[in-house]
Amino acid sequence: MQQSTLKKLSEVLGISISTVSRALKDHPDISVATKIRVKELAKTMEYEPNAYAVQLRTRQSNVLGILIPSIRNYFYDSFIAAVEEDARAQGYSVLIMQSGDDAAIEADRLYIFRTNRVMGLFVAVTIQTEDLSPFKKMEEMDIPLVFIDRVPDETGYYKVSMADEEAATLAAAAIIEKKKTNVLALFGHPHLNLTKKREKAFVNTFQIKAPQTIITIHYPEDPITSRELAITLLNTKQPPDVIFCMGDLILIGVMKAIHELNLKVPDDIAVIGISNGFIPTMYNPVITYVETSGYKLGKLAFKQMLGRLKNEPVIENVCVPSSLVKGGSL
Amino acid sequence: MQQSTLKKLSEVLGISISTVSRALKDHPDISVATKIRVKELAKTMEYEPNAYAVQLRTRQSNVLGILIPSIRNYFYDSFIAAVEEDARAQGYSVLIMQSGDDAAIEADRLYIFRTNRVMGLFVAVTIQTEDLSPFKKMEEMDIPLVFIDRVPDETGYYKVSMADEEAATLAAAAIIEKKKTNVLALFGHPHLNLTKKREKAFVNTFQIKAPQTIITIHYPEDPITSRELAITLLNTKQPPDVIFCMGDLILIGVMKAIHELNLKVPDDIAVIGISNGFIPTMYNPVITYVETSGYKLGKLAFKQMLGRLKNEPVIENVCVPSSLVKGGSL
DNA sequence: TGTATGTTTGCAAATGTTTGTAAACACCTC
DNA sequence: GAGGTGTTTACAAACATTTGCAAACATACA
Repeated sequence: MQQSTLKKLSEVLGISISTVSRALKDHPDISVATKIRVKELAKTMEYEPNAYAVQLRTRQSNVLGILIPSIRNYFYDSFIAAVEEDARAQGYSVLIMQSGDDAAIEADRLYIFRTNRVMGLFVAVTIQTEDLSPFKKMEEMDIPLVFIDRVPDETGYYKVSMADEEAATLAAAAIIEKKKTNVLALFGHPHLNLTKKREKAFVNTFQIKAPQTIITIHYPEDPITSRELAITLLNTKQPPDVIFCMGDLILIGVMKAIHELNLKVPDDIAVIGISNGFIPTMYNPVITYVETSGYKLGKLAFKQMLGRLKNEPVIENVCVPSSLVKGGSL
Repeated sequence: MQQSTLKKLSEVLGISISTVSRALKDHPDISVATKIRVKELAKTMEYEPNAYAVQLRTRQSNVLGILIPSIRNYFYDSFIAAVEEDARAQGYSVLIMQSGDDAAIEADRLYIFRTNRVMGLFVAVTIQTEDLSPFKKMEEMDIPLVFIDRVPDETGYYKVSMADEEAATLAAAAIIEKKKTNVLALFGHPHLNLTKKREKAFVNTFQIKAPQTIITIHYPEDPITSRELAITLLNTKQPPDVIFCMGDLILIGVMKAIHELNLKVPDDIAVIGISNGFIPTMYNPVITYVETSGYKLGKLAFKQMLGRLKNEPVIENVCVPSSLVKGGSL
């Protein structure tokens, strides 16, 4: 079936293309009678505007980009869901790409975003990303950027992140309150800004409030290594009395270890994590965690983006607050 | 910064736009000397083609669409990942939309896909979807459709699904092999084709191979109801000796119930599920499950799509085989 | 010199839409 | 009836690209 176009409508009605165009968008210049005729025909002929022609003419694509390491991630998928919701409500479409945590792929994806003339871009950088010049280029081309979650250090960019220090501090405070003395703290990839911030805040809190606490730090990145690590360390003479897990994947590994060793939570070993909340509720007792919601992050990031798109003044650095959700594991 | 265009390049070099265009795509008509000059300038001026102008001219958008109920789903996110990988490798971009399991939103998204002139569309229909005319319209507009996972009954459409009957049969056979006599079978939404097929195959297998088995069927849809259901039914005088869970969410609820009741898997109660494999490995012992891989489904679906895009003969109905992955829960 | 052949390049139309400007027309006023 | 005002519509250019066709030019051959 052939697509309807303004031209075809205009030929059928015997009026000019521009009149049809204006009639369809309720331009005050067009008489009511013509508007009705045009709209009726548009309906019966199933006219649907060609987004490409529109963008070519108006230079407005109404497409926003999202560039994340991987969709297969409990955090980013709720982030995407949130952005998609709001974007759609405002008439934007969302183009999603994955960098696979590879800086080269990331740069390549930026190219695609550019040729597709996205009007704005959300980015969670890869683990490798050090050179920010590809991103600078985007800004120079007037494509507003909003970094999310994994944000770079450099100033001059707009960032929305979880309150990383706050989250780690909350977790540490909760541990201290329970008078634990031997903490096993498992963080994610040590290269990430987010990890550094959390670790620093975590350790700091102990130094201030409970300096005598023993803290052992490791950086497993998946359930497998965290499970092995937990098994080994729980089997020492002075095993930890609490394990802090920076993310869901780590938590999963730790919980497997705990089950295998037949330890009781929280009596034999206490557990606390940072999570969006889905995985912690799978366990019994429910794991106590500091909430970091990808959904809330998405909502806030979109707000920032909208501000930038409208050229309103926007604060460069904003955070989604975190809160402690008490389960029964601590 | 202003975008480079063919026109700007041509003005700098003093040659025509068409020559620049042809030079950049290595057209044999253009001399090697010119090609080099053009390509060098294109590089220094950071020329990047305008995808919208290209598509307007060529009517080729190189964008594929994915329409699923929700991204926040362990199955669909690996599906997306698989399609994205292959699509990118073939030079396609992927536009992802969510229907939120609402038929009205679904229809609206189809409209957006049309105005954005996607070249092909993957769809997992909503729970509500009954009227297929919006999809028929897509096909009439020469936008090839590939239904995935949740596929409609009607013939005349291209479908890629998990081998639903096979999966349920495998699970049933595994249960029978273990000589279980009282089965609690928990399925998902009873309206879905997929559910019907699985249930039918499941029940059939018992009727043929072990007709004396007691089978109790329920349709919880989330962890909460499945947990409650499991608690209630496990507390009866004749509790089941095995629970079959059609999906991850159901499994999660059931496992919570089992933990709360302090039952031992598999001695007190056996468990078997259908899953892509992530959730089952979180437990100890690992849950035995029939694998349904969103990833494999994505790979196969893309193959189908490519065939349709190239107008090659394509089989209307294909399935991803499933296999039993033995854990220690049965 | 004229014609044929081959290489390289430019012209112009076309894609579907938006929008500034002009035109056509009716009506009113002086 | 000339000039002004207001309403409605049409014309044409522009957006960036692709592509069929023609033009320009050189070379070779008769």
